Amino acid sequence: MGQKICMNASCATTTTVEWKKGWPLRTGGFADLCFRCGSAYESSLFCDTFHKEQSGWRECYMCHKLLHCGCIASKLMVDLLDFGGIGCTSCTNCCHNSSLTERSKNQGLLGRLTMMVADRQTLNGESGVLGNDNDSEANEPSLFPQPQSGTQRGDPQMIHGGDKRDEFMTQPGSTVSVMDTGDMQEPLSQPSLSMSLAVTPSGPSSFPSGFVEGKMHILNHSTIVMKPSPAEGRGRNLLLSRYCPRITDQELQQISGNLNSKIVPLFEKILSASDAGRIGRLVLPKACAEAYFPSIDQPEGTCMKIQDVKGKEWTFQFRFWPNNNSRMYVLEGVTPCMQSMKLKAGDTVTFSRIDPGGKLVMGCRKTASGREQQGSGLKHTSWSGVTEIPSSMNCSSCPLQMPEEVEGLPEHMIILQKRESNGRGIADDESSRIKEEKWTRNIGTKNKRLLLLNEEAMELRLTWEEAQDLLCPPPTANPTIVTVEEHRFEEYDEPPVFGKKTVFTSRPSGGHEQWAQCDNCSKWRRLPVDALLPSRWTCSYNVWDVGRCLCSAAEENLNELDSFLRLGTESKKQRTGESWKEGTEQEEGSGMDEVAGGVVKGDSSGENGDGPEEEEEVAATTRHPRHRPGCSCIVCIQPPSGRGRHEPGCSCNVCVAVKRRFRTLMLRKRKKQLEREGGAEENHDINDNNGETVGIDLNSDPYNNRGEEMLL
DNA sequence: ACGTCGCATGGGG
DNA sequence: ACCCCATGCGACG
Repeated sequence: MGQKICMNASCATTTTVEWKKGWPLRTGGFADLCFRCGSAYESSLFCDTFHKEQSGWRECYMCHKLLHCGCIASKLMVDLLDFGGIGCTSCTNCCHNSSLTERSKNQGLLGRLTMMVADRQTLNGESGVLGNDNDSEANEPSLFPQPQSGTQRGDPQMIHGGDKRDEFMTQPGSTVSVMDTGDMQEPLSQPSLSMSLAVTPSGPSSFPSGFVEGKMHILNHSTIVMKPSPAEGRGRNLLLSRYCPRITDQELQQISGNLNSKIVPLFEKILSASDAGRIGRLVLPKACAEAYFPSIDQPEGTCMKIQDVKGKEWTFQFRFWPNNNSRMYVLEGVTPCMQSMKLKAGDTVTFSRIDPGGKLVMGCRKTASGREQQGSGLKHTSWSGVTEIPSSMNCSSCPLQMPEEVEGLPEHMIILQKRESNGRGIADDESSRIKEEKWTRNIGTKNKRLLLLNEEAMELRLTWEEAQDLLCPPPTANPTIVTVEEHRFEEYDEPPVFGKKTVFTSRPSGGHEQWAQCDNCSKWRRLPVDALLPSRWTCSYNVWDVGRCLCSAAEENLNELDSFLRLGTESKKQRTGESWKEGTEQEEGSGMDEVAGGVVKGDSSGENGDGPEEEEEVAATTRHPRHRPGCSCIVCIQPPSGRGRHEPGCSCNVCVAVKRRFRTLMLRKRKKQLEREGGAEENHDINDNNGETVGIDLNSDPYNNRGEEMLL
């Protein structure tokens, strides 16, 4: 379709289109929607940026990935994003669930979704919710297939009218009905996150698992009704996001073994101490158990077979305990499986379904601490069986585990080569073991906040080695491999290229996020983990979150980022002022600089992030603040004293510069001596001459004959 | 004494 | 106030 400009102000031009009740088109029917900005229009104006075809809806407007995972979310994702959805595997990869709170504030989202659905059904003349065009996915089951007769659980129940709105809004499996547009203009207190979990129909013969049997029905070609589960409470939103599977398309492809089957991520859970303990009982989130596992009427439950990513099939007892008029679902007999996968408290188990067939498969994701114990200081978690990596890097328990050094970092950014056997960062075996114990103990507590902080603190353990990963070699560079104290370096004649510095964080339930600071407004923006940014980056480049592609857009809640950056009180004060940047010395990536400060020091004291200690740490930096990360002055590029000295005869840039300056000094010294010998008695200190030596100490004593030898 | 089972309790969202 | 769920704990074999 041709160039059509969205009329929404935040999207393209001038007109802010507010949601209006019912939003009927003058010409009849419903408005088309701009899915980029989520607004409705009277006419069929589409954002050229991502609206490929009206019937297509294949490309996520944030990540621009084609959504082919097959789940409802993958097809509805574009719609659901503005509805507060999470589920698409591509989108979770892009952190598209980042602004749920913001989205939830958006008025009329539900109505938009509803109308959009209806509109498209009408347009496509299909009984399914979304028109499925006739391309490669034409053989897929309808997104909302008619439920089989005699669904296992619950009775179909429709909810109509605005009186149920609150209930609907706060509960999953809610009703979406185009008949229910009575008060769409009311702000939604919370979005329904019912689609946060995978919601893919498992096949023509089965009911879509995401929508629990009896919860969702198609009344006619334009009405969807999803019945709220009777016992689901208000904490559901959080619950759902906690258990939302965060798995990428690529990972799914791996787990499916490149067969024709599709992997539908269902949910995941971070193992508690008791889950991973010897009791052998894995407590299942109630909503997930009821949504994705077979219906059980008796506490004894039923026998379930779940295979792991290696194809081994495990048998568990899926049952429940009556508990306060509710149920507590558990998988019993999981100990052998846990041991097989070497899972511990804090690790994450994922449950997915293989389609066709509906077979359940368990995956796992290790905690950062678990991986640290294996010698990595990096913070990322690893997927078992779901990440594409060289097989040589596999470990026994996680056959497809990501290589520690490269996970989460774009390939071309890797400069530092893998350390040799004894080369390690600050996280040596012993400290890692202690940290691991600490981690496990914390997992054992109920204090998730502590747990989270602990994880974040651990994520701070960057070393100067790992900081190398932030450097890009010059595009045409041809490196020379140099080994210094068992570390292999690639040396380049040209200085490194600095891309935009970003910060990686991990969500407590797994998955990674990347943050970057706008060079214009200094606000932090959440980015896909694999995003690569130019050295100068502003909000306008934030194609992944169109709600924050302008500097005027509010900053996200930075709690997790703050924890990660350990921003000092001062920084926070500055940020609450008119401009974070104003009047500070943090022109470029203030937070990152603080991290980098730790990097320079090989900071290993990240566990205690209280204020005074922080300030002390900052004060302990001996370099002048103007020597910022990325600075290529001779002070910044010199090797740390006491270690990492260059070999005699080294011809690297640093050494050449130092030698040159040293020669200059010696020449001047000699010249002065000659002058003195010439008669004029002067007692000038050579340093008073021109201050040349200031700033080039570099561990040397130019007046000592051994200076050069010592230095070089 | 030890392990398992089933339920109860209570912190926390 | 409600309810999920981590885990405590008694009963039982």
